[in-house]
Amino acid sequence: MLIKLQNLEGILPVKLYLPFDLINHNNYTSMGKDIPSRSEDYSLWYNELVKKADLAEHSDVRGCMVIKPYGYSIWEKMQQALDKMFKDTGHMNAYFPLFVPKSLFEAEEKNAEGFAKECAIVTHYRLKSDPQHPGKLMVDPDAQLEEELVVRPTSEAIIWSTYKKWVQSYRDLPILVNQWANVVRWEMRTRLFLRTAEFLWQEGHTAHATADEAVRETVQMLDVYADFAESFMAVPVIKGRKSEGEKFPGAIDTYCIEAMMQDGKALQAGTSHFLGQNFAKAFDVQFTNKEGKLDYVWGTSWGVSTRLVGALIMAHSDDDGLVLPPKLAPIHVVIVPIFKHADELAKISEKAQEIAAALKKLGFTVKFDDRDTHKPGFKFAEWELKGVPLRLAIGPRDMENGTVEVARRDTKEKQVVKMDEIVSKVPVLLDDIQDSIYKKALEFRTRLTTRVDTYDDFKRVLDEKTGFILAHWDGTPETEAAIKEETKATIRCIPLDAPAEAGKCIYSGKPSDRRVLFARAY
RNA sequence: CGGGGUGUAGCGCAGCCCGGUUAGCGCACCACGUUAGGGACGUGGGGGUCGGAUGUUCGAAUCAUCUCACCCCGACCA
Repeated sequence: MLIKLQNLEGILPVKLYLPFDLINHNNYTSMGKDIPSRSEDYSLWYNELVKKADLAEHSDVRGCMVIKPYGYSIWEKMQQALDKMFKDTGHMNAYFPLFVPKSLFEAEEKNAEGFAKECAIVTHYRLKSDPQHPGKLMVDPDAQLEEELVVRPTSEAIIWSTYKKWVQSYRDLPILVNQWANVVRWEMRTRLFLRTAEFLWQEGHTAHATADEAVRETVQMLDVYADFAESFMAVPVIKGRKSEGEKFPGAIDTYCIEAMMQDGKALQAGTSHFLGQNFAKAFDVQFTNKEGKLDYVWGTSWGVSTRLVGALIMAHSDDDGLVLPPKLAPIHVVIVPIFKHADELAKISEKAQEIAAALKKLGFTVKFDDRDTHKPGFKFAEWELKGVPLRLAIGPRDMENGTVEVARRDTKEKQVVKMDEIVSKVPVLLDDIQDSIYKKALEFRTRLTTRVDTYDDFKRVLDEKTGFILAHWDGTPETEAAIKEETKATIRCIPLDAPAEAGKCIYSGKPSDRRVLFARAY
């Protein structure tokens, strides 16, 4: 396997190739090892990993992705955990239409304008056979819709137009609804999981009688997301508020969680919006309050998407493949038997099944890989590639000594454990893995977070060290835009926990009262 | 949507510039045998409308035009 380096722009119309083993691997012909080293080319590494670990692939449909079973099962794990957290905070699931009539879509002007450039639109509802090309179909010109239907890029419009019918009085509030759905955004450039034309997500849409309650909901859901990211994904996040320039079109305030990937770039992992009365006004959702007066409803919306799967991959994986946090791993433990003959396998099997059954009873997902078509070494590598947190190997030697070899994915440490102790050992190890990959990611982020006070330092850190930068900003969109233009770094958020601190804007020198978080982002 | 590039077997690619037997190679796949505690080896075998359409030509993977898709760099974004 060779890795493809960048074209020498404008010099030669050729590609340069470098044998992979010159970089850091010996056995470059076998499966798995042909993942490029992260340091070489992060995005190439990411793409290869997604494919090799059997998570997803590009679809033949423009900009879309096929999520393969193993990749989807990670998303399912996320769904289950999130869904429980939503229910625990009083929400219920519902489902709204995929199509949004254009007139509804354009009702909230800022929202419509913000998404206008990336909408798929249904204009016809019928095909017919093409007289010019036998056997082919054409769009029936007689079947043009009177009003075009926008395929939802987000569901505020269709949902708020429905809420209008649901709300009369403060007694009808709050509405606390979540929807698991697909949405379409006709992005110019797509990347597996991180940005695809169609993606899966969850979007919560709530309606409240007071601004205060809506703000509390917005912040509560941000906390839910942060909690999920940190305790399930083992990815530390920074909670913050978006600047004017970066906030959701149609929102008063956008809150977000920002995570750092292993190349030092930021990834927005979730957003929670305080919509004020913008959508209520656009869709005329009024209610009679306790004082008997008519008022507009206050709204929030919040969402996370399959992008989280991308975040998970980029936050923890190494050159041997995925590293999955136990709480989201589709398979917790894989048992690999080592055997020469069928009768040997039979003996090991018996023991392995016993251990597997005991672990399953504790709620773990266990895979017993008794394929006789692959050698143990192959299986080790394959399950590591897929990020299974723990691997147990049982061979003749273990059968003789009454032991099991257990290997953890994150550190690749192996230890030999007594067979009757392994079942109690597994939960301890899984907890430790969950914990230590979080700590590792947190240490990495801390190391790559820099406070800077001058624009020169800002640019130097951005180019040489990368990562997050905490710096003073004068609060103006002009400065934000200028910095983005010159450095490609954006204000990821104004951290919620940023302490008040007098300083000068690194760009304009004007006074600032707190540091904000800058980074280059996905 | 602008600039650059690529589409040839499941994957990765060579062949194209300079048109000419039956389109190759590595991995993967299948069969048999030997192997098995970190990605096994040998022998044999199967698999292709060369992204699609149109054109030029006696003849097109190769040349031309159009088109679709993907990748990289911008702009846009969860």
